[in-house]
Amino acid sequence: MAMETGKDCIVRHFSRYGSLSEIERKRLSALEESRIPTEKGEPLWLEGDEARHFCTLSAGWAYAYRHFADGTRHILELFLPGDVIGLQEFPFQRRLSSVAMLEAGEVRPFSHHHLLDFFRDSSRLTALSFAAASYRQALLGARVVHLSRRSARQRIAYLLFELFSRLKRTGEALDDRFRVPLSQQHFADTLGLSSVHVSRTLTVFREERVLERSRDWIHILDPSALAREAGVSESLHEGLVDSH
Amino acid sequence: MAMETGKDCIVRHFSRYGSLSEIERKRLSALEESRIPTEKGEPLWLEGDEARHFCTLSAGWAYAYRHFADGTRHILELFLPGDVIGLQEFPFQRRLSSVAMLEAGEVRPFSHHHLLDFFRDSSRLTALSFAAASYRQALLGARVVHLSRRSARQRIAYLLFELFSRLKRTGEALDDRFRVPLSQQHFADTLGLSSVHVSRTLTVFREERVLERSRDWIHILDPSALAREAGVSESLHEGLVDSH
DNA sequence: CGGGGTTTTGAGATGACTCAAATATGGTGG
DNA sequence: CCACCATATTTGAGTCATCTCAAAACCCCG
Repeated sequence: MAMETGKDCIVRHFSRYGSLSEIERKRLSALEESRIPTEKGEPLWLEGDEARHFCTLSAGWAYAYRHFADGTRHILELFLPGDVIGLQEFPFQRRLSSVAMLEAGEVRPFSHHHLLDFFRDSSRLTALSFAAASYRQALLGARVVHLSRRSARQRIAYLLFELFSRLKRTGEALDDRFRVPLSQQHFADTLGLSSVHVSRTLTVFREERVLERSRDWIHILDPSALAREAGVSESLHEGLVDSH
Repeated sequence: MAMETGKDCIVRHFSRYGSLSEIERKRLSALEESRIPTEKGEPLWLEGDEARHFCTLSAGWAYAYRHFADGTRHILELFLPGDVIGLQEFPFQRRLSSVAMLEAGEVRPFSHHHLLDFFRDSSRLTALSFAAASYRQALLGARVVHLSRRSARQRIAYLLFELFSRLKRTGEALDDRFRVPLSQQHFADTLGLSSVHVSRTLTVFREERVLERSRDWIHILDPSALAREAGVSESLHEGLVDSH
């Protein structure tokens, strides 16, 4: 796996939401002291742990999940390289969900404290932190909508589209192919389906020549058909104002 | 409907997330200039409108929703008296979802601009704004989990528990009865079920003497049975640190 | 009282589930 | 480089929760 662009992971993340001055860039990258390599499946923290830091994911994918008494697992969020993890838990004492790596990668932790420093002396970095959190929230809102009262076809189409859009945004999906290191069980736990049904539905998509999946790769053969199925509006990925 | 506590709606909302100094209280309530009465069903804004302000809901319930091409409506969020609406759209140019009143009420608008003022000169109010946004996000995350791969019984139990918890928090649910101005169609659109099935499920709960519903009122007869069914952890409503 | 919206009930259809077995795939050590 | 193992995916068969459509009952509001 490409250890993505050695430094300035957090600078690049924040830059998504607005431009940064040289001073602000310096300020941000000064925070990136430690880089922690992580293994596939390694948990970053568990639900209920004390929440004292957040981190950027500089390489590899991760996911936030909760386990329930009946043994089921639900995946709340998928984190892609360059994303910030745990920012939204800032006002809570404890983690609301567990987070684990989907594959080997690297994270860079930051104390929640630094966020308070931003609040105190950089309204620009504050606004961008707020924007990052709001963007994440918008993704969740879209997922609420697309999970409820939609068929398995629609849910899968939607998730693939979301991932595709996000990967394009960070330049990781070049053409219509992109890598998705999720098993069908992960899809199922993200979408609220059984893994068996995910398999069947992907097979139907393949037979219809809408998309292909081999190994960790997804190849979208008919983007417009998939978009139609997903009921997708790209609005989430546009319309971000440059935090004023 | 009781026009809730004339003033300082926003002060009370922010106080949920941490204590405020006298100066900060003054600062906040100075923002509450206009009070706009709203009618049942009245939209506050529509998806795609320009997003330039947010508001507190000083009386009445509201909901955020999206309409889809196939004619279905999905409800993303329910807003209770005292809640802030539209805060999370701060970094976006346009509304991500429509918001309308469920009943007559009153809102108090604030320009997004005021938020930037907080960022510039009050780290405390900034932290509390961030906390408010994160709390909303936590609610959404919980909803993602409880909507996917759960039975109609579990979904309905969960929603009622969420509403009950939130109303207790603001002192509007005294004993086990509380007012819920939602039709079964609203429940259905919130939970991703058909209204027919909502009706059947509520009937079963009534026969099992778990809860009763008459008119706009819910009476929880067996709270522990409902909590069990909901698979609820109250953690969301505890564990808010006093924003450091 | 009458009428529109909401809720309830019935009946039949179906999408997604579970369990179970067969097959494919990738990773590892000999 | 191959054989083997563990894991992931596919396929089959039967079941069940929830859906749709439709009609009846209910209930608030005027």
